[in-house]
Amino acid sequence: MGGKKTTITNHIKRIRLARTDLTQSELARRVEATRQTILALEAQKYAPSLELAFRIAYVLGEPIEEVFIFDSSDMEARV
Amino acid sequence: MGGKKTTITNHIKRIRLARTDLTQSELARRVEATRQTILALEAQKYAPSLELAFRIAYVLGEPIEEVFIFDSSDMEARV
DNA sequence: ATTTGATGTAAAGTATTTTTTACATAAACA
DNA sequence: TGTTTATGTAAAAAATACTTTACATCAAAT
Repeated sequence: MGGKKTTITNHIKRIRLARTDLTQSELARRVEATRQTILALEAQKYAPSLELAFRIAYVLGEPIEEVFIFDSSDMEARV
Repeated sequence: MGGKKTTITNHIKRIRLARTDLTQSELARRVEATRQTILALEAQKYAPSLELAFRIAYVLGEPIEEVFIFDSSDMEARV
C-alpha cells in the first residue's frame, strides 16, 4: 500500500493508443519493464523512475514532458 | 552498496555553477531534498526519481533533457 | 589560530519503484 | 465450447532512491 500523493501524472495510455498500436505487454517488452509496471503507471499508481520515464517517452516517440506532467504549483515560493 | 550502471548522467553541477549561484545546500532546500542527495546526484551515483528530476530542472531553469542525459543507444533494436 | 561555510565520504535505515506470481474478466475466434 | 489475447486486481519480495547522522577537508574570513 505504498502511496504518496505524486505531483506527476502521465498520458501513457492515451498516447500509446493514439499514436501506436502497442499493447501494454508490447510496450513493457520494448522498455524492458514488466506488464504490471505499465499497468500500474497507466492507472496513475505511482511515478516511474527517471530512466523508465525516458524509455517510455522514447518508445512512444514523444518528449518526456509530453508524456509526464509535472505540476509545478507545488514548487514556487521558496526563499 | 546499491548500484546499477545507470544510462543516465546529469549536468546538475555544471548548470548550478554556471547559471545560478546556488550552493548544494540551497539547491537541496529548494527542491525539498537533502544535501546528501544533491551531492550523490552530482557525483553520478544514481539517477533521481522523475519527480526530483523535474524539480531540479525547474529550479535550474532548464528543460529536463538538458539537465539529465539519457543514452538511448541502450534501446533501439527491439522487435 | 579558530571559526564558518561549502564540499566530500560513509553507512544504516526508511521510502518508493519494479518484479514476480497468481488469479479474474471480457472479447475474438477456431 | 473452449482457446487465445488483452486488460485488470492483489500482494509479497527485490531493487533502487532518499534521508539521517556523523565525521573529514579545504578555503575564506575574523
